[in-house]
Amino acid sequence: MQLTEIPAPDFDLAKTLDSGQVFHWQKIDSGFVGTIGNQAVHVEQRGEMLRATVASASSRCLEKHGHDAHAMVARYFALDHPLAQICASLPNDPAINAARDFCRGLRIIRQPKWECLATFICSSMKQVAHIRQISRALRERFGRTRRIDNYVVQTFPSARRIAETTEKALRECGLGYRAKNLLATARRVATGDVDLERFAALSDVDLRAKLCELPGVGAKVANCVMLFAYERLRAFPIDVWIERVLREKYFPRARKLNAARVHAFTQEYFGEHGGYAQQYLFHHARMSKSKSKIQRKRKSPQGLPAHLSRQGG
DNA sequence: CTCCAGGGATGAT
DNA sequence: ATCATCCATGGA
Repeated sequence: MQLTEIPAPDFDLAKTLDSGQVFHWQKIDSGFVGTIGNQAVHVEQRGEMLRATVASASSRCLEKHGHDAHAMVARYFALDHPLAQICASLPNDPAINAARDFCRGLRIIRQPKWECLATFICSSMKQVAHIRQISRALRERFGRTRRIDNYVVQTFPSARRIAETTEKALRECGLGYRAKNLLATARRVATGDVDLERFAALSDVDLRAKLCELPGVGAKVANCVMLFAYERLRAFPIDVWIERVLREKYFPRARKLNAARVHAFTQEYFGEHGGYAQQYLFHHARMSKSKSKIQRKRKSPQGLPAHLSRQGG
């Protein structure tokens, strides 16, 4: 058990953990508990300081990976990212400026590769709350229990562990049709057919292509994994939220968006840290929508004005 | 109750 | 190459 204090300027822990890039951290009194790899972590932010408690199964486990608790936590939360420079490198336009201001201190963290891949395979056509629920179900059923301070957390199950389950068992975790994809991909990773660590040496284009060979992985999931687990800060995942933003803010006159054209635009316009731009636009759009669902324009049936189309009342 | 979600695979144009 | 459809689930 190690308790460390880590300087963390330009960092907002809560915003980072609630931005839809990672799904398992649990909010507790003035902090969060979760896991980094196989180690349980209790972390809380006090101003520009991070206070973290790390527990591992064996004390050698930390040294074995060449990390003490301090370095491991700092690396996970990407405290070494030059956030001021990154923000300054983003385009100067109204949408980005508003999102950047709203997301101050939000960092793109470095997640374990398999955990990130598996979680995003489960993310298709699911709301963030659902993904959190699936992640928790997989951990509770197949993960390993760890205790940290007076809390209990579960590690994310390895590919090998998932590979030896059944589609039925995965469906019982709420995965629906995604169960088959997760199982198939887990098997390919578990057998060594694909080596996610080795993928780190590939170029962006080759990495994306290799990830897209896996069942349940298309361009969007591949880009999420590249951004959140492979440190590819150019990767620009386009989901329904981002597509909405792009359509409204950057292609207001387009009839239909061509995927290849949009991809080319995002790479060139948002630049080498486009993934940060994407995450800021995503989080800002998602947060500002959930608050202002009042007075949202709704199309009324048969073209009737909204106030005349209500049934009953 | 209905709506919709950090999509992907498949088959028809 | 684009487009429509299906796939399961549960929070809002």
